[in-house]
Amino acid sequence: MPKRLTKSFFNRSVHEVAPDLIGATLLVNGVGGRLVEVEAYHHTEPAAHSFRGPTERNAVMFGPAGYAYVYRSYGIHWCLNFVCEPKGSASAVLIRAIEPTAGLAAMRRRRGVADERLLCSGPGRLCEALGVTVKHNGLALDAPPFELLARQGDVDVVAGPRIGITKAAELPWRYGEKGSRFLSKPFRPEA
DNA sequence: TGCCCGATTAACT
DNA sequence: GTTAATCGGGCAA
Repeated sequence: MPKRLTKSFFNRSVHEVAPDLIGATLLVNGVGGRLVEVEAYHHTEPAAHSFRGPTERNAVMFGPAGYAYVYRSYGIHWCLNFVCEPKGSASAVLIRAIEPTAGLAAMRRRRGVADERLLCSGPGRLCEALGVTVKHNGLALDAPPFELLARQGDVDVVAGPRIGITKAAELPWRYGEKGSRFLSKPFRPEA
């Protein structure tokens, strides 16, 4: 049986947690799949929401590890993050894409598309498919409606530049499963 | 108070 | 390849 991820899993450097999340299973009310793409954010670099200090929106990032940080993007979409590191470091992992494995019918209904590869390949898309909204902001990741299971076996993890940002875009803090067909965008082929 | 911009997506040309 | 949709944070005035 897969091991359930607890708060101690997240209470480490965001750069250890992020690659370890690839291949793990995320379920929200039983709907979800395998994580295939995430990005790390840290308050010391300007692309992070926490860079300029605590606000009403990012308050959860400044709390303890193992909680969900959900924010509205471009006034339209929701984006899901996992808070990492000891309290106060204000770092988090953005969940960018999952490979759907559970609750496909619910995902198709919420998303209004049939193609598996369009259900969860992007931070806004996967939140819509899993029903994640601001109501989930601040909720613990080791209790319902969330369920997180450690990966089983080996996963080929690759890293590259983050997507959709202009600040600190050169940092290779995007992690994904090599060759996955469910990435929001492919990783550049390795040298 | 007003203005600009963003960790996005889908529908255009 | 380009652009609208849509809204809160951050900064200037």
